[in-house]
Amino acid sequence: MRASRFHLATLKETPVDAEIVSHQLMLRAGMIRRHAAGIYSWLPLGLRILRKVEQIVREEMNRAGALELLMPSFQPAELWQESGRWDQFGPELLRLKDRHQRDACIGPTHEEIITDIFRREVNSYRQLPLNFYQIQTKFRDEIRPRFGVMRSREFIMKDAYSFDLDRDAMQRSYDIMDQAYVRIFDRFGLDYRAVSADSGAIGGSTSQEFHVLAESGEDAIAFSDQGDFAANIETIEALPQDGERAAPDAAMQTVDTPGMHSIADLASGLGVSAHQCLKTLIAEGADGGLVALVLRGDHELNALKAGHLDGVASPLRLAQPEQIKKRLGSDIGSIGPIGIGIRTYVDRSAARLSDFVCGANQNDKHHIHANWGRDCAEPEVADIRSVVDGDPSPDGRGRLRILRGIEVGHIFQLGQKYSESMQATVLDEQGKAVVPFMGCYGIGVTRVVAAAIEQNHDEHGIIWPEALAPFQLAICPINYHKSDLVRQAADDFYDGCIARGLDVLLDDRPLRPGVIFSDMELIGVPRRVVFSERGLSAGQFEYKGRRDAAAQDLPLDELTSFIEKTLSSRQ
RNA sequence: CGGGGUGUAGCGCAGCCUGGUAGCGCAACUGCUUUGGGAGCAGUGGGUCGGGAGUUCGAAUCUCUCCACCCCGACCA
Repeated sequence: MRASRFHLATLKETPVDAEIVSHQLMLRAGMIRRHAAGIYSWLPLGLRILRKVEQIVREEMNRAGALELLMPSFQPAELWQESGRWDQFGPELLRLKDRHQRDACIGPTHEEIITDIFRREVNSYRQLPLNFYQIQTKFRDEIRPRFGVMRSREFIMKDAYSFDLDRDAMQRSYDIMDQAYVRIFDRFGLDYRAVSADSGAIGGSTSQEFHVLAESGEDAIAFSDQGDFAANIETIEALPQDGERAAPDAAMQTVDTPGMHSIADLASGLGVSAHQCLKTLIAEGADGGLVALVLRGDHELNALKAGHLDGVASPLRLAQPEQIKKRLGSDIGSIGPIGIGIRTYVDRSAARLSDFVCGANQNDKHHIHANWGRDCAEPEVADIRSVVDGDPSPDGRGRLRILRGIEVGHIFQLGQKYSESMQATVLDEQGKAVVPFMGCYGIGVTRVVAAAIEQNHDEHGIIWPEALAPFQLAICPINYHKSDLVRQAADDFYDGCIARGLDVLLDDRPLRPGVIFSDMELIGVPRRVVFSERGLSAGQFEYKGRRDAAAQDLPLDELTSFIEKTLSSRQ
């Protein structure tokens, strides 16, 4: 590709609305452009990268025996009514009516459609196992789209669906996908982790997420520093501590704590440490009432675990301050478990405290030296906190370390949820109709592109991993438009690269070298070759890898062999 | 949906308080010079000032209203 004929649309200034690096760089490099909240076009440069991602996914899915098909975005409401999700899905499902007033939606996912295909196409156990996949546009009407294509409303996803006769066979299909995902993420060249996860709204049991590691990741994931344990932090059990609760050593007192509303205020105001204080959160109950959730001051509530408790609204919703004031008579910041008068769950770590500090359920008052079993009843204990760095690993091996990740893939065992509700069956060996077991497997294709940038960039721009780079090599002639010598050398080399099937970008624009270098670095081409009059007359060319600190001058007669070597030795 | 904010040239912004010829930088276009790290000079084009209504002799500016977008929160892949 010649840059003069490619739509290189780089921006010098950072668009003010872009919050995170990947979004800023994708706009600056001219990969994407926004039309509305969460709605983007992919310009030619961005599409090249998207296609690389898709191609790797496609090759590995095919290798794993999955079959590509393509399903519609526009989906009739009947199928969603059959599965029950027409009512279950919230406003995230974009619903519309066609000219005949028939209800429909723009697909946020495709379980209904694939199950409809399956029940019409497949009749016999002999046709199983089966795995269909597509790479297609999804639409989810997010409450708040943000971070560019990281959380957009319209996005591209690879979704695959497996069908098996029984649970064991489903497990085998799932394992095959697990392996395929490992190959896919290895080939992307990204630093990633597979972790066990919650299956969320899609349903099903066993599930695993694939996260690209990045500081800016929205998810926290934890690993054992000794064993193989790895999981999304929201699913991890915080193990009970060994040993007994210490005996009380003083009588409870009530003290004035004016203006101390946060745990930090309280700890510094009373001269105690945060872990000696109780944090009491109020959630909405399943029956419309309120439930108290008590944690140690230095711990965070795990909303997923708390939402599973008996009597707590699921998904978890924290109560509004007015609601709390009305029911409990005091403001957030002075609430505590003693005499609270609503159902109360106490986290394991909080239940082990003695002589703790807690709100007195009167504004600006707290208890000190409070103790379970003496100043109030023994607590109802539950595991409701998020694990923290250094907690013991739930598999009993080592301690947990916590990293941040961007979820780019998720594989689930769905079981019979959809096949059952939509009455998809096949005949088994005995001629009996059986309900097949399904799995579903997603990769956020557009999100992979953004995640790759989050993980690989510097102050000059994007640094593409080899497999995703829009071009393998940038040819940067200096004064291409002025110097016959330079133009000749650049053209010859470019033609040779094209003939060898390399994907190269020749920057033949009549620009100053600084502009060319900056653009090539911004768009993240992994390596560049520079031709100049000075170098050519000395029989040299210049080479620099995108991550190299400095360029090197090399003999011209080694040009082809050198490039071949760097292309094949790269990782 | 709740809270906060912003809409002026492709991008980044000033002007608004105190009503009176719509400006600056970058980008684009033309010419000359320059040419190994986002050049210089000269010139040119580009605006429903988010939309509508109102007040006024006169509205980017004041008032009302609608819309869009951004940030924080709950939600989610």
